[in-house]
Amino acid sequence: MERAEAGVSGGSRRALRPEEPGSLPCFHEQMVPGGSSSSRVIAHLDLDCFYAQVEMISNPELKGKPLGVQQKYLVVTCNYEARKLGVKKLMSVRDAKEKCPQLVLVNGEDLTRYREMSYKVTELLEEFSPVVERLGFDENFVDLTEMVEKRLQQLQSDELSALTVSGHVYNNQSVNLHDVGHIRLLVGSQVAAEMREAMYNQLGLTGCAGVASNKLLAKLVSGIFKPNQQTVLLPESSQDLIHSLNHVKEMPGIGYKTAKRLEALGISSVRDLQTFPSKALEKELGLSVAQRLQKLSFGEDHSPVTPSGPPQSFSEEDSLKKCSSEVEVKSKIEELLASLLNRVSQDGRKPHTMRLIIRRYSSGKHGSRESRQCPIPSHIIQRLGTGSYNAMTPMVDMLMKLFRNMVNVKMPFHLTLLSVCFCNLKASSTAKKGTIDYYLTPSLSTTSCSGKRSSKMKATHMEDF
DNA sequence: TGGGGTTAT
DNA sequence: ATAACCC
Repeated sequence: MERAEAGVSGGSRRALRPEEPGSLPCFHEQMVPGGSSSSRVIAHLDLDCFYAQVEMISNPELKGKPLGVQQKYLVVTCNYEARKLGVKKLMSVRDAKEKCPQLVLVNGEDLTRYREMSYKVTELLEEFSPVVERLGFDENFVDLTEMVEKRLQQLQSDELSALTVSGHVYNNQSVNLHDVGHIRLLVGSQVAAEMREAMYNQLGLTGCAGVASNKLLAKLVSGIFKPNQQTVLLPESSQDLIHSLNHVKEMPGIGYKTAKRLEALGISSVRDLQTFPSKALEKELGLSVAQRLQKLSFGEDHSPVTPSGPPQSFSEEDSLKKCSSEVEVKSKIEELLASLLNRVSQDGRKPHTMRLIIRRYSSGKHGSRESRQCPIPSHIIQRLGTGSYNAMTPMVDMLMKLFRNMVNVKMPFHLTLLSVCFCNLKASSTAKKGTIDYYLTPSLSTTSCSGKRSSKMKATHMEDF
C-alpha cells in the first residue's frame, strides 16, 4: 500500500522568518546537499578529577594537599597535586601510599554528593541548550548547533573579522574566517568557554571542553589540553586527531572485548581498522557493529546527542570480601534498600521493577554478574515516598526470594557483590479521579470506572490489597 | 579494580 | 537475563 502524499503531513513546511537586518545571508546556504543540515557543532565537557573536586569543596582544608578518593582498597581518583607525586587513577591504596606517603585519603564509597553535584552540572548546561547527554557523572555532551546558528544570524557583518576562537585550536591550525565551517566551530568554542565559566562561577568546578563536528571527535579533542582548558577541532585536522591514538582500544566505543577480537584479526592501530576489508570485519563482528566501528575509525559518528533527562534506574551496590550466609545477605540488602528508598522518594517518580544482582566468588569469569528481577506490586509502589508505612519489609522479603531463586542456599556460597536496582520508573501519578492524570493512566482508567467525580475520592482509591 | 550508569541482543 | 559499552 502506498501512503497518500496529501497536503496534511507535509503541511508544516516552514514558518516564514523575517530577514534580520544586517545579518549575514550567505551563512544560510552552504549546508550540505539535500537540504537537511548535517554539519553539527558538538561540545564535550569533562570535569577535572570530579570526586576530588567535590571533596575539596566540602572541605576546603584539603585544597593544596595531595588528595585521593578511596573506594574499598582503590584510589579511584585524585587531584593534580597527587598526580604530580605519581598517584594514578584506580591505583591500589598500598601502591599510592608507597608512591606518596603524604597522600590524604577520603572515603568516596557514598556517591550521594557526587551524584547531586553531577546533576547540578547537567542542569546548568541544559540552560544553554536542552540537548545535553550525560556520560557517567563527570562528562556531558551538548549539541550547540542551534545556539551557534542563532548567534551567527545575530552577527553584524562588521563583527565577522573580529571573531576569535576561545581556547586552543587542535594542531595549532589557523582559522579561516571565510570558511563557514570554521566560523561555526569558533562560535562553538565561545559558547563552551561560557559554559565552563558558568560552571566555575556558579558551582566552583573546573573542567575541560572539546568542540568538534560530532561526539567522537569532541570527546577525543577535549582531552588534548588537560586540566581546565579547552580545544576546538577544525575538520582539516580530524585525521591527525584519530591517528594520534596509539591503539584502537583508545577509541570510545571500542571496549575490552572488541579490542581483543580486533587484535585477533591483526588490527591494532586505527589505520589497521580503516583499511581492514569491510566484509571480513562484518563476518567477525556482525554488520551493525562492524559498520559503526569502521566509521568511528575515520572519525565519523552520526549518533545524535540524546538528552538524558532524569535517570532510568537507581541502584546501590556494595562489594564484599565474603558474604556466605542468608543472614548476611539480608542485612546487606536492608542497608542497600534503605538508601534506595530515600533516593526514590526524593525523585518523585515510582519504580515498577526491582532487581537483585550478585557476583559469585571466582566463578571463572572476570566480574561476571547474575541478576533476577520482578515487578513491584502496586500496593507497595503506592507506599513509596510516604513515611506512613514501611515498604522496607515486604521489599526485603521479595528480594530474598529473588536471591533464593539465584542461589541454592542449601549449598555453600560465596558472594563478592550485592546490588539492588530500581528501574522502570514511571511518573508518580497520584491520579485522582476526575483529573487529566486519571484518564491518561491506562492501569486506572481501563479498570473500574464510575464516571463519577467525587471530591471525596482523594487518596484512598487504590488500597485494595 | 569501585560504584555507579546506558543500550543492544 | 546477559553482555557489551561508558565513566
